[in-house]
Amino acid sequence: MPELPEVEVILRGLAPSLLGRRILRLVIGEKRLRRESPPEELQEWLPGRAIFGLERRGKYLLFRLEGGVTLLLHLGMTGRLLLGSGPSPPLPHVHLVLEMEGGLALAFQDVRRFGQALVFPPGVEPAPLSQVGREPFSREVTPEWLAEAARGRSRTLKNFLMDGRVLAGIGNIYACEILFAARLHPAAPAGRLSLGDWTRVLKETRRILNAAIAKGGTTVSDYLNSRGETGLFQLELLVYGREGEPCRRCGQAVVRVSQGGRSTFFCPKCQKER
DNA sequence: CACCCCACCTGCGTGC
DNA sequence: TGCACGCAGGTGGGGT
Repeated sequence: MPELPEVEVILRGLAPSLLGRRILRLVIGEKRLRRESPPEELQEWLPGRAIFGLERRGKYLLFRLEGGVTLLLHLGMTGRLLLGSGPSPPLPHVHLVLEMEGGLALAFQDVRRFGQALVFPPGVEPAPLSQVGREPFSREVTPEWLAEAARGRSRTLKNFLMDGRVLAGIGNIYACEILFAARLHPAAPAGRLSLGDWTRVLKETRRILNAAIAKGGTTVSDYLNSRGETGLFQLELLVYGREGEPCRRCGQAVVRVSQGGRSTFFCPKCQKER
């Protein structure tokens, strides 16, 4: 589910409630997530510690805890982080509940269990972060850097955009939207774009991610923010999920193709292969 | 190394 | 109604 904008919206929703607050107790569900620290480790390192920092790296959320402990969460496809106060009816598919000071509770719910919950003791660098690429909003990301990263690559542009080891946080929905906005064909070889192409890609990437954050993210089926609300950016999608519907720019039917096992939506008239 | 494909899960919509 | 199938915001490991 969540790509960079959704994780960012969740982070901003959690921060006012969680920062400075102490974890009192941890409840762990029956089934494991795809990647999850052993229950003993979670119980050893989380309860009793206050949360003093919340950060996002790509689609990862980092909880910085007292004493240099880091809790790393990834929401996979269907993960949600829901804030609740007081006793509430137990939700299905909840894998972790952080019971906080003041009767607040944070539940990690994940139907498909592709999510991750990993704890790292003081001094241990969270390993998954070493694979995370640059942040799209970083000044280190320029059209020149993108062109260099793509140089000699035969893989498709859409595949390249979704590679979190290059640019972090762009998933299937936003990759489709960015390429439509930049008027580039998703199957174009990444290594063949001009500097002008990369300039448009970067500009549209930042514009669309910012717009999606401002709209509270995109809900196509599962995504909810930390208060249990849907996003609104799905109302602004121009190609994703619109197979057979008229392109909002030229009227041509939007096409769906499969790239690397994922659906790609694009307008064959606006996004010419060159 | 670059690239491709599949595995990992559950639920939902569609068509027979 | 039941069932089989395809599909879903992601990542990572194995093969070529």
